Amino acid sequence: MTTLSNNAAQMLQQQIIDGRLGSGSMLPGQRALAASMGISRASLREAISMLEALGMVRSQPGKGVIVTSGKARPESELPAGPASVPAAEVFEFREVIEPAAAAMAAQRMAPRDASRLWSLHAELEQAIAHGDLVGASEADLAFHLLVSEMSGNQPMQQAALQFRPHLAYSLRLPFADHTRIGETAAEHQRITLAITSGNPEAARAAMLAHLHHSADRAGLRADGQ
Amino acid sequence: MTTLSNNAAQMLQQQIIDGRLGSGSMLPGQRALAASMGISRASLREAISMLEALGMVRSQPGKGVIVTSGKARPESELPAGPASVPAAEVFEFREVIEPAAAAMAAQRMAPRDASRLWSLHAELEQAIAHGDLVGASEADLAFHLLVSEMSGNQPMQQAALQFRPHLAYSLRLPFADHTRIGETAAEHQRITLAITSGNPEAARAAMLAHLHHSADRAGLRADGQ
DNA sequence: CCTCGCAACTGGTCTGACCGGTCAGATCTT
DNA sequence: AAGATCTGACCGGTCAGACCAGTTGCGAGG
Repeated sequence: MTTLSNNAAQMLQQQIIDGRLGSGSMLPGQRALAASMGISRASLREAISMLEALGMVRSQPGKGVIVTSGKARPESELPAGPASVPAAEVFEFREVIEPAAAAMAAQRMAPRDASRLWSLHAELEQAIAHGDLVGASEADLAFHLLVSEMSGNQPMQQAALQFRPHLAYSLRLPFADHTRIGETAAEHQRITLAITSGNPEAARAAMLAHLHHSADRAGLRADGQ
Repeated sequence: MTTLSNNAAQMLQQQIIDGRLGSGSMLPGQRALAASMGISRASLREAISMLEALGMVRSQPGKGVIVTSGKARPESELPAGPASVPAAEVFEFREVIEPAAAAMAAQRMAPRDASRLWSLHAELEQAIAHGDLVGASEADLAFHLLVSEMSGNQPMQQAALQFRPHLAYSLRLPFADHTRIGETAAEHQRITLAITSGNPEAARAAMLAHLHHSADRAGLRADGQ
């Protein structure tokens, strides 16, 4: 059902999410806003009531309607390069979400995903065999993004995608020591095996171990932690 | 702020939760209901718009207003914004990152952050005491964002910020059952205590328990998952 | 210079009306 | 009598216009 007030609520909601109506900003007066949207004030007020119930907006008698949520910063989210975040923090974060993603992926394994996983693994091994470090890091990145996707959890996948530049950067670090690049392939194989066999705990452990070893190869674990 | 329409929405919400207005039952006609509540139909309609935004009620032109559930559900087609991701997935993701963030925050506790944490907790309790659900959910959101910030991990904080609309939405769900809003404050207190006393494992456990209970209050744990 | 009060806003509420959809019961047709 | 059809009461959705109570800024008078 698409009613006028409903539609108006969605339009305003979209503007708030987009940032066109930033947090803390005031909406135009109800009379003016209703006129500009071509609806009556009554319908607009119902739309505002919905947004208020959702906590996106708060109206104060005598003052106006103020936007209480939404994206505060339109941009300047990732202005600097991937190195703007210390690699140690990137690994720390990855150790939180990636083992969990791997466990979820194992739990929700679809046969179709297994082949995609194995094919990416094969791609990685081939790139390493050819000494193609660029291709290897690309396959590595694709592997980790696929695991996030296979988690079946939208926020998880979105976090991984938003995180992509940092992830790619942190993935390149271990390749600095090209005497140990073979380890990456072996660890990926263990992760793939655990996921495709539907063993969540093994997948979590394998991914965690992989991250530990990656951090070590990147020279971040000198303290033995 | 206690407006007529706001008050009417809470009265109806209470009746739905109590079971006086069971799921599937029809509300009295708007004209009759407005008269029996001693308010105008316009105010009643705004109240119904709020309940509709919360997914507790659905109105059908030509038929009437039907109670869809005792617990708020995001299923409705109206709020397409933050509800675009199933609440269950949001909670699943939160159970991955928030306990970890709480543990990191406890580990890196700065004396200055303790007061910010406690002050937000006081804000929440005061809002609940005043029956200000909007203020309460704002304090709730600020609390969770602060914990992410205190983790000292930039990617973690960025994920929480990017995730903010969904987080705000998932925080609002438990408030539908306002007979249990006191539990939220108590759980926040345990989390705050664990973090400020510098106990990472206690903080992780307290946050995890809080999320489990929140999901329960939101009506997401009935199926056992 | 300060203060007071008016005027012009704001949102909150109400009234009464009209529209189109829905449905049950009365009416008309077969 | 059985079916198709009409009718009217009721439903929610929308509207225009009015009034109230706060908030705010600006100007007149102290």
